[in-house]
Amino acid sequence: MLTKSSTELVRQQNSALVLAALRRARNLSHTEISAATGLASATVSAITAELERAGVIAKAEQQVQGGRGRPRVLFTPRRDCGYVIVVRISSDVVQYSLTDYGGTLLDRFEESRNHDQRGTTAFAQIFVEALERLLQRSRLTRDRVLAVSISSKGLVDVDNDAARLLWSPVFGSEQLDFAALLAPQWRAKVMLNNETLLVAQALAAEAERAPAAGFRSLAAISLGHSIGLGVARKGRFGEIDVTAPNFGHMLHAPSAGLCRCGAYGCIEAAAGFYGILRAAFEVPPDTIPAKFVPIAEMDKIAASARQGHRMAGYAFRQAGLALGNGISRMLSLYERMPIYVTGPGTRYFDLLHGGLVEGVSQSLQLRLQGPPEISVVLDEQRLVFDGHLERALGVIDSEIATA
Amino acid sequence: MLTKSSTELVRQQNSALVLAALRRARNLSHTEISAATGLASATVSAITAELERAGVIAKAEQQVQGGRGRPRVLFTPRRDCGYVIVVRISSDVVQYSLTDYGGTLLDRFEESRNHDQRGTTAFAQIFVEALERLLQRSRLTRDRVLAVSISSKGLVDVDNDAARLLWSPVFGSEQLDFAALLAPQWRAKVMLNNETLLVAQALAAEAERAPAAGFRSLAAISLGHSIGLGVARKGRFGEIDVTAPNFGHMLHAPSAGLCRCGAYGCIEAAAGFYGILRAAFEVPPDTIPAKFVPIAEMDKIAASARQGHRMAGYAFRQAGLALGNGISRMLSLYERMPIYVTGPGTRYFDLLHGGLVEGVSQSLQLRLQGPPEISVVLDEQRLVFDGHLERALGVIDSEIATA
DNA sequence: CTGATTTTCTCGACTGTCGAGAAATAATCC
DNA sequence: GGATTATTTCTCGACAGTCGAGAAAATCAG
Repeated sequence: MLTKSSTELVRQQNSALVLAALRRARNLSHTEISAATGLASATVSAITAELERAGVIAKAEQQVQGGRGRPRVLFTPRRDCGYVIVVRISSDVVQYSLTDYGGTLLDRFEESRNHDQRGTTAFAQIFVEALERLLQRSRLTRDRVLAVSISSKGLVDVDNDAARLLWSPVFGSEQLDFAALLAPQWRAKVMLNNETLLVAQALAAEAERAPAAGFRSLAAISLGHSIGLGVARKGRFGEIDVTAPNFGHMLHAPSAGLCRCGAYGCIEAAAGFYGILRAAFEVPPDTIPAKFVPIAEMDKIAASARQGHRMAGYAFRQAGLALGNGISRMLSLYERMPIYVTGPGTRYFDLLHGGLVEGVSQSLQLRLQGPPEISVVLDEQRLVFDGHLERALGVIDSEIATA
Repeated sequence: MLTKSSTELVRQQNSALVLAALRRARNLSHTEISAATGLASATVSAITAELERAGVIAKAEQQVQGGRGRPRVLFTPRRDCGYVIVVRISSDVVQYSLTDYGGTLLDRFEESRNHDQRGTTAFAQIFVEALERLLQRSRLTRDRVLAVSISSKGLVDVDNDAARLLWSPVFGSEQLDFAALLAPQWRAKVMLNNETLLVAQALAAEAERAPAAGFRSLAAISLGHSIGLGVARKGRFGEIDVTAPNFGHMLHAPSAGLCRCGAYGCIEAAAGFYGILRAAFEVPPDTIPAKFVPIAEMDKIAASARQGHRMAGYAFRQAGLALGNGISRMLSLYERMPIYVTGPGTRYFDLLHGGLVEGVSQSLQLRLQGPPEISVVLDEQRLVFDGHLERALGVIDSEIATA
């Protein structure tokens, strides 16, 4: 059963509510907060006074004029109340960003990953140094950073307070515990999330904000060297619940061949870039797949497929089929929901589409409820970043409210 | 974001907490309640006084003697505070049970389902009449029944307040809305759940009660004419979250043949009784499957398989493989969790086991974390019934606390 | 009968929300 | 220009809930 409740918890929850509303809208007046949260005016007064005293929010100096009566005073989160570091780890480059509590970007740089220099210990050192550099460039101290939000493709420990990378295309099954790495020096909360999970988070937050009909659930699929899936669903208490199932390495069919994870028949082995390449060139399916396929190479295969080359077209069709079957299976286990496709692989969506539709239309559920809407979403990197901020700032909000 | 909180909500939550603790332990004293819930003694006094005034709990007359100081007074839920009707719909029989608020069985009868008389309207009438009969036999009025909990195999509307059967092996895709059926006459809350979901619920509740290491998640699989799956997972707030994914009709492989749902390649088409029978007798896989396979028939096939008959053994092995692959896929999307196998099909578990293990060991996740524990649980019917009570009484508890 | 012991009950303090009305303040009207 | 009006913010008292401490109750031991 649940845990006991108390009056302090009530205040915590309502403070977090005010804070979230405030950050969503950038600035709100007393009455607007009351309307947005449903709290009584007196309660809003109490909460804003407390937050102001704590230095988390401030009255905006620039007032809105025009009204008739007493002018509204706008509250706004104090940007300098804390900072967030966002780290996006991809196979070829690592991007470090610094934002303030308002979510505006202050600094950003990238470091290309040296491909021969694998190994987590080497990376850990580079990682920590890069964070320090980010601080120095903006003249910040470590304790001003409230959250470090990291993303990578791969499997992440689902435990809430852990930040362990269990398996990733970058480091394989060499595990990496970011929380432990930063624990002694940093007070910041360290978060690690799957990249496509963040895409789903960003899309869900967007859908929530839209005034249209209520958001229920959605899935984001990222196509590239590997295949990622993020599922966002509205929980029982109205909160958005996001997970990153291990979709790319879900079993598709043994015929899909050897996957770089070492298993046979993963979805990725058919629908990942190397899988498509292998099928197009009729390389035996048990060949150890290429570690990295340049996008130019993929473009060439796609071009020849569009010109009618049989095996190239077949390769994309098989990839689409693998994705479609996987989506069908995924929807059997969850419920019908719209699918958003992102990632570099979307440029071949025309070639994948046929197989995808065929693969999806093979289950009871989908025949009962109709096929899911599938749409392409560009700009994956922005979505990942938005997802980072959405999560990190949300966590900071509730931490502030708890304090 | 979440909704606003208030002091009344605090009381509701804590009342529900006390009520749940009280029903779990049958009876508890003031101090025991305080210890179990973590609430202060004074708070327990306030809540128990309120619940006693409302007639929901009472002081047990029979006191425990022996101690030195002031004797404890035991509180206990009042059995006559309300009643629950449990209806288990299976393909050949419908079982109606009446229990009191304490969960003790008061009355039970079964009605065999006439197989030629299909159709939901006819069934709806029989159903309503059976409920009335249950009332008359115990001399109860309709408004004394606080919950009607119904179970069936098949797909159920996930919406919280609905009780619509979307698809079932019994009625096909002819839908049946039990909530609407009883709405005008009954004040009771009408609940409809998938049968295997209730098994998972019961097993999870059992695991929670066990003093051993903390329960996280589990899955229950029911083997029979159709294949059911229930997944129970501990949510973010400590509550048990149960779902009934559409496992039986998840895509396995096209080779599995025609399923009775009309699609090709469902898990059930390979692992359901009719699928096994079809494979054993080498009937073409696109044959419309038998509506009902007598268990004696299955026993015969199993016997010949155990004696070394090739096709019979192959049929069970293929069934195991389909189950194993399905479990592997399911675990890719959730996380590693123990699997409990129930249902009449467990008597062939020895024959299924080989294929099952092979089918399960085909994914990255399972190679990383090791194969899941798979155990057979007998007594499915008792578990279903326990799951019914667990859910129904829980809902009643929170409804009482809300009032 | 008295004291020890254990449990239950009660009281006052504290925290939180809410509604109503007072105070503040700018635009508008005459 | 001064009174009025409209609007927003602030403040006060009422009410609901939890908690800790200590009083009251009830039983047993000697």
